[in-house]
Amino acid sequence: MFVERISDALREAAAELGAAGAGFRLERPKDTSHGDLASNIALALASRLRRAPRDIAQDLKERLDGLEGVDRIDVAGPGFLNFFLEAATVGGSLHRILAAAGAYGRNDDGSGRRIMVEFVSANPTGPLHLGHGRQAALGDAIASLLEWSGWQVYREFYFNDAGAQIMRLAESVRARYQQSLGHDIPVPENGYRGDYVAEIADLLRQKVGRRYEGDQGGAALQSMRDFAVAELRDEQKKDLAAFRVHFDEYYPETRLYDDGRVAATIEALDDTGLTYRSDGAAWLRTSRFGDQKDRVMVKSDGSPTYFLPDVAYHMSKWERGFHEVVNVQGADHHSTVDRVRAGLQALGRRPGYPEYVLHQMVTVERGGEEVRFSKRAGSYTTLAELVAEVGADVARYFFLMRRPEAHLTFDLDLALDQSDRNPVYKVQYAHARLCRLFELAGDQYGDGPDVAEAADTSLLDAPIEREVINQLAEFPDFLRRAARARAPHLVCDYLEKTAGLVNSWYQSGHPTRDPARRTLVSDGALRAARLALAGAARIVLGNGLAVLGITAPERMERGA
RNA sequence: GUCCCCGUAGCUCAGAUGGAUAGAGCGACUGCCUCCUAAGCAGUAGGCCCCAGGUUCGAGUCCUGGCGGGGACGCCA
Repeated sequence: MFVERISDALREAAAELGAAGAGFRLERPKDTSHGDLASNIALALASRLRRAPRDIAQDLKERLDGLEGVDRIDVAGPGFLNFFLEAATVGGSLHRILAAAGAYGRNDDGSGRRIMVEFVSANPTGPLHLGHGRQAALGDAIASLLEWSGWQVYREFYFNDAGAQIMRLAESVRARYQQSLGHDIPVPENGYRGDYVAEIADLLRQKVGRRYEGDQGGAALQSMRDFAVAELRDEQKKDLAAFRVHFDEYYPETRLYDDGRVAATIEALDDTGLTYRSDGAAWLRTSRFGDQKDRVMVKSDGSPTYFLPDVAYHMSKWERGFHEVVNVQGADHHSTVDRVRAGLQALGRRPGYPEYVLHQMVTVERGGEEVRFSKRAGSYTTLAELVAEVGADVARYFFLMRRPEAHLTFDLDLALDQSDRNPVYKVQYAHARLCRLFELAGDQYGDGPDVAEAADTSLLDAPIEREVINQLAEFPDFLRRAARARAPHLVCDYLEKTAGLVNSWYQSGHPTRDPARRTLVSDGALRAARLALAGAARIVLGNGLAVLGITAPERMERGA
């Protein structure tokens, strides 16, 4: 590929000047007047060679002159090297894209290694909320980016199916159950008060009738707990399915106790000699590993803190062969990061294991006002309600289009808007109109896909065409960067920019602008070349949307 | 009090290892459909990149100290 060729040539030329192994960039400049590619290499070498950047640039330019596929090289600004490529070189990108098709954009960073992405991990105490939604979209997109980068990805959902929160849920269901049978039993303080609790109580009553009436015994409470947990997990799975998110495994906390992992973890930690007893509790010297203070593992009442199963859980990830793990969590969990890593370091795992992507909270606005409440959940808006209202495509895109660590304001008015203001539709629409070109090319001229593949792309010499092609050629680089940074929003940015350029290109052939520039002209060679561009752009937009888990429609039907 | 994140156009936000005149969408304003879907395009206006120092040939980006907003600092999960 020509980018590598130029990059290699620059590296060689730098070595000849006595600066081997220098770091530099070769990228597409923002301003098209700066050529198809530009490098800062002369600037980067200036201090090392103790020469003026422009002087070095001139020297490099002379060494690189005559490079195949390059039309000319300019020295510009403070010492940039601007490369202007021959039209055939630029157009060549299109053939590579058309040939790779659905695989265009993939790389082999992971070279088949295993990696786990843990996300959502909601406790079964209520319906999923918008924070979970953001996490579902983020985790799934990060997982997908990693797959596109050659990793073997495992998606896991961890949930706490025991413990105090779950007992509060069980007690809340019990109260509603007894209430439905006419008993005046109040929902406990700190209990769950959403309508869904009463719904579960109703389902329970349909199933068991009055069997637990007045029964305050532990056995009844246990079975009510199990029933409620099963119901809520079921609901969460349905909500995730509607959001098109699927997991390889749902891992329950109780499994860690049942198979002895928690007990084994206590033993293993004791063996390190880093534990001690104080005030009746068992502590671990996590402060040795960068935690702010030591942490309690086992409380004075003999029960473990959350910390212990968490360490046990991550050891299980390691032992299951996941030596690379990305945990997607809300920023409110950030205090647990240091302590879990410290616990794992005590057991010999490397610092920085596992990796975390922490995201900020989500708020919803309608008409400029914050929307807070949900009928079913009582105190928050649920993911299911949002998806029902705006659809999975829009919801996913909106959750992904901001950096995880930035606060997200979900604008419902914008999400529901079926116009150019809505970035999702802008991207999908660009894809759909490209598909339409192929449909019409077939109808009107009998052109098949092979026409684009055989096209002479050097005919594409308009500035806008060159710009679109260079943008398409950058796609694999963007995906790689987004995967490495665990940053799906970079893909959104890329897609919006690409869609804008594609639309701009498309409109340049509008009848009132320049009919000669339309795609479906009678000149067969020209039409083929333009279809090659359209086909490549369709592939890029389609693949980009696929990475994000968003559909790429071949046709946009305007809603009522 | 300690730690983490954020602070860029009226609004919501991008700005990869420091590089050319700081970008996009929305909102505002002006244009563009007898002909490939106007869910679009072309253009105009709008900036002390929170402040102050520092490093550098060069800082929105790195360092220090402030200010403002959010979050976390439990033998809670």
